[in-house]
Amino acid sequence: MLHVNARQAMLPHPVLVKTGLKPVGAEKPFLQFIAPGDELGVSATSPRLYRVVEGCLADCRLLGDGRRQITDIVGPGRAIAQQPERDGSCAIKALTFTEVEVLDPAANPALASETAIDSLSRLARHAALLGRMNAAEKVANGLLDLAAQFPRKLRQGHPVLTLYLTRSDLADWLGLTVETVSRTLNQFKRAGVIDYSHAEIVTLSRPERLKEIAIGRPLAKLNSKPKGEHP
Amino acid sequence: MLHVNARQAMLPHPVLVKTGLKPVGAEKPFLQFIAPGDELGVSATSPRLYRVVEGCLADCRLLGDGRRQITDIVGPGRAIAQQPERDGSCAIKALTFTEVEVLDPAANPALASETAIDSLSRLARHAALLGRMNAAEKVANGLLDLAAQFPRKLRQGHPVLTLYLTRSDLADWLGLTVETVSRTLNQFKRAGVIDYSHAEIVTLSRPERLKEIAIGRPLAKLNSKPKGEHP
DNA sequence: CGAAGTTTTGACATCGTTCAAACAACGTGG
DNA sequence: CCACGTTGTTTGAACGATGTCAAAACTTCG
Repeated sequence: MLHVNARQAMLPHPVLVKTGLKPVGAEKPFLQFIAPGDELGVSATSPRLYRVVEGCLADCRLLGDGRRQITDIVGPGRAIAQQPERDGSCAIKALTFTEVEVLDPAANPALASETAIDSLSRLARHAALLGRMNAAEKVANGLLDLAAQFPRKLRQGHPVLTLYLTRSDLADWLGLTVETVSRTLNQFKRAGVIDYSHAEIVTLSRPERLKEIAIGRPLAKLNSKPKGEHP
Repeated sequence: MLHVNARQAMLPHPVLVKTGLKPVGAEKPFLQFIAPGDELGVSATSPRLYRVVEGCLADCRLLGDGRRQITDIVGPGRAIAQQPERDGSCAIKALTFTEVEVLDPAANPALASETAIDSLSRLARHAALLGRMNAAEKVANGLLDLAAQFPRKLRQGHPVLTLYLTRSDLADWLGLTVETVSRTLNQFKRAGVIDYSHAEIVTLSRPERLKEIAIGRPLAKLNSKPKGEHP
């Protein structure tokens, strides 16, 4: 049985560029491919604007000692600005083979400002997640975000997503540890809220339930009774 | 003994506008005063840009149930953009009597984009704080940030800051509870790192030590020996 | 003085981390 | 093809930092 690892697969399915943001301006779009683990434009002299065509980028921030915080996950159609950080190094890392359009912010002021607004709004939301949510809410919100950014074909009417993030990436994004992420995902799986056999392809079996968890309704204790869960 | 509460005092000391950002553009600067607790421009039809002249603003985000996350604290000289949020209501609240310049982003594109960059950079930093730091690190970083934004006259050579935030505000900013904030501050105080008699005026007695705590060097257990602390 | 709000403190519970180990998937080289 | 190393995932047990609950102490103000 041939199983293609989604994280490593080169352009797993035909490219369909989603134009969630404004179309590119005058100068010719410069396409670039990045391999998983590679960092983007470390040596860029001028600020750059990247728009993801296919794949997945992570906006990372390192914290002196090894600690890492991923501040955003960027999927196809979304753009991200490379800002030269004053203190506390930061980087944009590819989590899979990724294709990006490299743009000049100066030549695309509208896209640049739209990207800034979008990043700001998402980041503020994420700050609320990091500061005020428990593990289950964090993971639920994370999954819903990723399901919107990395959708696959429905499976039996249920949304499916490609999980380009490892448990470790998820942990660094959601402010948790790998263990807690793994435990929470398996808890969801046991409760029938999500499903997965390969760690990188997740089905949202009960998206409504996931949304409830995301806004704070706790997942009822399910170790008490093995039945009475599914409708 | 006449004690003026710093949080309630109307313009406690002579205004000295710090122009950390670009000077205002063409159209006449429109000044506005806000009382503590008041929200800013809830009914604004168009996006607005506010530059703090004097006082303190908090960028808040509400979370369905009562939970609140303050994503940024804005002091004199800094600007903040009012963005109409899609989901999850947000607001800009004054934490003391505050004077702001009300500006039109369209008329001040440079200031607007500079503000966006600044907010983004601070927020990303704050996300790392929320997601990856323990209580002591959070409080230390918070204090250092506030000391830079709300400096008072040195006291015996030590930096002093006006703490416009209540313990509850600090908790909502740093992703903690009031109790933990209070405990941590008193822990710092007992260790001689900071000092305060009134809850709103804090002296950084040992700023270098505070910086070390801020980057992760833990505050040594000090309940073991009451002496041997200071050099 | 008494009321209301804020801060501090204590006792206790708990969620998430830490530490450790087993397991699974994958690539490599024999 | 299999043994092996590496990396990622899962699981268990124990601990501890932080949250929760409750109440006292303090500040401000009527």
